[in-house]
Amino acid sequence: MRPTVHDIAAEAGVSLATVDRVLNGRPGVRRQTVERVEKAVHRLGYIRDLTAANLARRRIYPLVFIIPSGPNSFMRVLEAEIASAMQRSPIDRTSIRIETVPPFDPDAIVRVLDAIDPKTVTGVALVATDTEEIRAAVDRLIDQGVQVATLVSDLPGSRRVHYCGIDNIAAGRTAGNLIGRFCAGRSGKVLVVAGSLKLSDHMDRASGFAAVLEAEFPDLAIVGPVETNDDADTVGQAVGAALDADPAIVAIYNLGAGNRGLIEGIAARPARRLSVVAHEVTEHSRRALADGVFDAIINQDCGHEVRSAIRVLKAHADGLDPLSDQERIRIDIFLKDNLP
Amino acid sequence: MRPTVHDIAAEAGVSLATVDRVLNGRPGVRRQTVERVEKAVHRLGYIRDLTAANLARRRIYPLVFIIPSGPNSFMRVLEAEIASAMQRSPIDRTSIRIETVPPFDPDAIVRVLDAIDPKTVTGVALVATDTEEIRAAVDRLIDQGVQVATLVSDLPGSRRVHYCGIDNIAAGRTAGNLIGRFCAGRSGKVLVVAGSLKLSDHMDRASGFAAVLEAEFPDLAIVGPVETNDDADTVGQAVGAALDADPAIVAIYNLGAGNRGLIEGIAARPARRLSVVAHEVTEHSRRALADGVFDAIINQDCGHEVRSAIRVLKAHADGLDPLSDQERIRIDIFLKDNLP
DNA sequence: CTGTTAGCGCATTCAA
DNA sequence: TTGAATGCGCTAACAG
Repeated sequence: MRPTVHDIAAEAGVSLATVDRVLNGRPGVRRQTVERVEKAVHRLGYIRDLTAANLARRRIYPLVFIIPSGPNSFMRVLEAEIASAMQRSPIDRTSIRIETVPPFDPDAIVRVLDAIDPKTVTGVALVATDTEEIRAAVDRLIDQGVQVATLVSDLPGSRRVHYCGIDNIAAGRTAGNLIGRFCAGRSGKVLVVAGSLKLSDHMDRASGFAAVLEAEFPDLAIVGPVETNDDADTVGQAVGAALDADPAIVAIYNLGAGNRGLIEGIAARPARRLSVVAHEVTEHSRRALADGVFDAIINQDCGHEVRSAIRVLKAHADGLDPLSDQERIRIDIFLKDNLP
Repeated sequence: MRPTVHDIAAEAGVSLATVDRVLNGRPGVRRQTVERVEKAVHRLGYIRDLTAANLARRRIYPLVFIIPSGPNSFMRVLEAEIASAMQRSPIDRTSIRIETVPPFDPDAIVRVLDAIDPKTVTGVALVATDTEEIRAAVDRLIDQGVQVATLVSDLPGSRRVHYCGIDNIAAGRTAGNLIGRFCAGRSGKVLVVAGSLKLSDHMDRASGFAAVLEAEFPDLAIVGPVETNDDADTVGQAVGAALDADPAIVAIYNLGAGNRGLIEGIAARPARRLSVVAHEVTEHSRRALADGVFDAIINQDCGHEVRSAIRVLKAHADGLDPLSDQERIRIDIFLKDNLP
């Protein structure tokens, strides 16, 4: 039988209340007594039962997710995953609120962040652009004891407790490697399309991609990155224009959103033989992969990201550290054959 | 506030004990009363608190994992993941036992299966060869109320409650697609190496691979599969012999274990330009990928598989159904750039 | 067939 | 600075 607080109390010769005080680091216990209890804990190998503790204190974890509004398919899938996690709230003892903010509007995020009451929320997960004001607002929350995790795109330099997302430099490198191999000796140019270079994930992908191409596939030169604000129509126009202007383009890497536009741009020029790699499995990209319009999709599992964010935020709130292995988000490569 | 058993008792005008009886489907309650309670449950939207229930009944979940002994790296990694899950036993309320059995020995597995006491174990996860005797032993356990899940390789036709592993036909197809693209127009032969065609996962991979090559890459012909019993030295010899005998071989797909032998066989013939795809990230394969000896590794995340098996077994024991999305094991493709 | 009562392991008043 | 007593939501004897 695992030792309980009763065993510790007996071993240390004190009452339950005192044991509880030292276990939870509350004041009002003599140095001596604290040590006696700690010795007993150590000797008996006591591990507290979190579920019993949470039952006794009727604990729930109020969490808020901040994500961009707008038509970006990936973000809508993310939102659906959060909604699905909300359904499990009674089981997880969470209480989740979603706040959507206009995309690419740092001030809006800061406003939401500043409106959060540290007394009533234990954790926040947000997808944010990499700006100084947001970084500051995040650190402010941290100072107030709120756990903050970044989602999808990191906020380097901030004091967020965790980043729930992929290594985007590695993702860019992976794309470079795929495109290099798929082009297999053809020489020419690769068009790189990005959403916003203010997003740290997009920046990272672009640089990883460029590094691999330069080092390993010198016959492929990069055109771009062109910035599209993740708008599908803009992507379509940019791709069309680039393709028409430059017959040497043999491949396209879309490291941002707007795959619908990309697909349309390519479809309008059926004579071009292109290797295409894009990000995120959505309705459009999935079809493009199946149809052979895309050669590969690089993906992050946003269901995993959301579940991971919840676990990590809860763990930090309890002063535990999460299982690093389980919380690592993989860089998925999907061909049409291994699509889930 | 969420309704509790007290609320239901009040609403239905009965005592706690009666509520408990109907909630847990125990006998000794009148039809009428059962219905009254069920109505109350429905009307109040009662959801029982599993953690409180498990606390009250001091429930733990005794689980046993059956895996092959021997030097197979993948299986040793799997064992390490189980060991790591055992460390979390106090938190998960599990009690895990590992049984290792000689590889490719169905009788040994059947003996372990038959020795399991349904009174003291709630769930079993096993990696098994696809044989009739094992299927029967599994079904026998199921009949005794033990939850059984297959791990890594499935047991089609059995009544196991869940398969924790990848779709191996799709994995084989994926390998075919990768090799086809990596060979990029070169024509020639592809050597296929397998462990045992009695393993359903190996069979499935072989057939998926063949299907894609035939349909999409008609310039590539298959040599094999050669069977190696997953022994590294056998793999090395088989690969060496095949390579020496047939200069037309331009690629190798090792769908089983023994990557060390494969690496040695290739290293001994540095003049050959080969595209190589293998399975499972282990110490050896990881290095081979980094060194450019392998072009890609197809992987299943065995940490995920083990955690999933535990969740699924527990959920079934509680009569819940697990979150299908979270329990799906992905077919990971790793290039050297996205290795975790 | 149904109800009363005493816990499970822990937290938290309220007194002392 | 410490302890006794009560309850979290649920289960399980034991009576009736």
